[in-house]
Amino acid sequence: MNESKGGSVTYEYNVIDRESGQPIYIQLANIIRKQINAGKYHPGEQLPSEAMLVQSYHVSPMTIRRTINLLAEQNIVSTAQGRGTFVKAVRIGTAAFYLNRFQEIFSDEKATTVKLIEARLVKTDERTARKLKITVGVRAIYIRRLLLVYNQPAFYHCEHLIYDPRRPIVESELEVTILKGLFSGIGSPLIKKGELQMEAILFTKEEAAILKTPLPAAGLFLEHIFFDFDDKPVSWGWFICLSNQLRLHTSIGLDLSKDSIYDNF
Amino acid sequence: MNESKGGSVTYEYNVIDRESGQPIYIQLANIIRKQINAGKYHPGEQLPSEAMLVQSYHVSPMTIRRTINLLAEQNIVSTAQGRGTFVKAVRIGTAAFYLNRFQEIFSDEKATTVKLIEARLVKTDERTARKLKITVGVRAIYIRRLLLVYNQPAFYHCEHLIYDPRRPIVESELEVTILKGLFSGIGSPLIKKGELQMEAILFTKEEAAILKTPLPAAGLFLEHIFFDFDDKPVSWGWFICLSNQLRLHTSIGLDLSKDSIYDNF
DNA sequence: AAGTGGTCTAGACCACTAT
DNA sequence: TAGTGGTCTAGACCACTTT
Repeated sequence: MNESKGGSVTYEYNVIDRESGQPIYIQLANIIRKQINAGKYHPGEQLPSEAMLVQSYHVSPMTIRRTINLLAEQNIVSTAQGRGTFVKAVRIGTAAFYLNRFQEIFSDEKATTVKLIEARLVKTDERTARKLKITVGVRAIYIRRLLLVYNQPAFYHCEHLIYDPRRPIVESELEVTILKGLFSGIGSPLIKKGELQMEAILFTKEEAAILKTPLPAAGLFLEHIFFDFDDKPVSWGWFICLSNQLRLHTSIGLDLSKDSIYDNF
Repeated sequence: MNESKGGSVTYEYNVIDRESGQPIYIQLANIIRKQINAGKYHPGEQLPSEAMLVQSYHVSPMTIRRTINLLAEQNIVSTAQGRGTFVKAVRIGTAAFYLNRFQEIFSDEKATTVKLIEARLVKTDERTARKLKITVGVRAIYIRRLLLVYNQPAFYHCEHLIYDPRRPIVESELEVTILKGLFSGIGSPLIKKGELQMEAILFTKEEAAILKTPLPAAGLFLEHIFFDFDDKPVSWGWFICLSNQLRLHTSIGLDLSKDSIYDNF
């Protein structure tokens, strides 16, 4: 019943299997992706029009649209109303480095332990006050932690938290804190958004000592600010680590390994 | 004609304007995003079912689906078949750092100039041969360039290119090369995919001298391999720069500034 | 005018989850 | 069994581009 017209039983892999359970629009996207990969359409070239694809694959226009949308989201094709759909060329600017490796480390509860180095109330200095949008001298919680992966120092974390006297600090919270969910995958319901910035830095003496690395050493500095639902900053801080702890890699262009759309993390 | 039933002229901003030209599914996504932002739904809470939304906003199920899909793509909600749609909590692992700033620099032809430091045929060493998947000792093109932004050294680029004797090297190509399109936005039709890796490094004496920076200095190392449509590596190399040349920042969670879907780069 | 992508409808049918 | 999200149809209508 899935044979193409003509009655031949020749196996065609560029054909939709309606029994497979995989959505048609994904099957179609994979078919087109394979065709591009095989060189049937080169960057800059035009794909068949949606009307043509509707005829070729015997699906509804809406389904073709979903297919094209999917490919467009994945930066494989671009669409131009009135002109057509075209294969995109690889551009380095579309590269994205994700922190999922970072999260993996933090959610591995067996391997990762948190060592509290310091936690105290401090009077905020100018910079901290500016970041947390409070007045200089107002008290804030200052926490320093060392995160060990398989008992090896991996991340040094400094953090300034808004101090709310109505919510007394529970000792045990300091090692894990509000932010735990941000890494473990649960997420904090109190945080609305965050801003992150990454830089390469030279380690200070103290940082090198804490991370047990000889000087001079270079590493990554990952700054974060988190905001609550009133758009007020609640946490400002940074992670410092050796580059090999946070290897950032990505790929651009066609990658047939991401056959499925279910690669959300 | 756009008044809600009851004849009242009270202005409601959480209402769909069918004359606005903006697609309904985007308007609806913005409305829901604003409601989440305003605290109407908190992370972990369930959104109204799609059937409810169909009734509330008088649109078809398909349109609601597109809205929910859009919010899911933007990591704002998550869907679970049979259970419902839920507001997502902020998770640091969803952060993505983009190289669009990198591309901006390279496509600004007025500000950016390329200075060729060295270009010659070399016999490949073990590492280069491995990366380019060729035999050790086979000739390759080795190019070193300095990219200046407003006449200041910004990026130091080393690159190994497959040498194809059938295509003689044109002198003038060396300063711009095949890869130009990768940055300028045109893209190369010969490249199918690329792999990128980023690290923090200590500058060598040579690198510091070229980038006119005192030692010791830390910077970013961006390695790239590009593949052609035969999945053969054609270029392996790396960019080295000071961290401030490639500031990497991003935000996670709700961000009302990305109202439109048209923020592709 | 003909062809292109883009949105939207008003359902049908299915798979999954809870009760 | 009732409610949920997920896919798909077979069109209609629109905006835009090219000829």
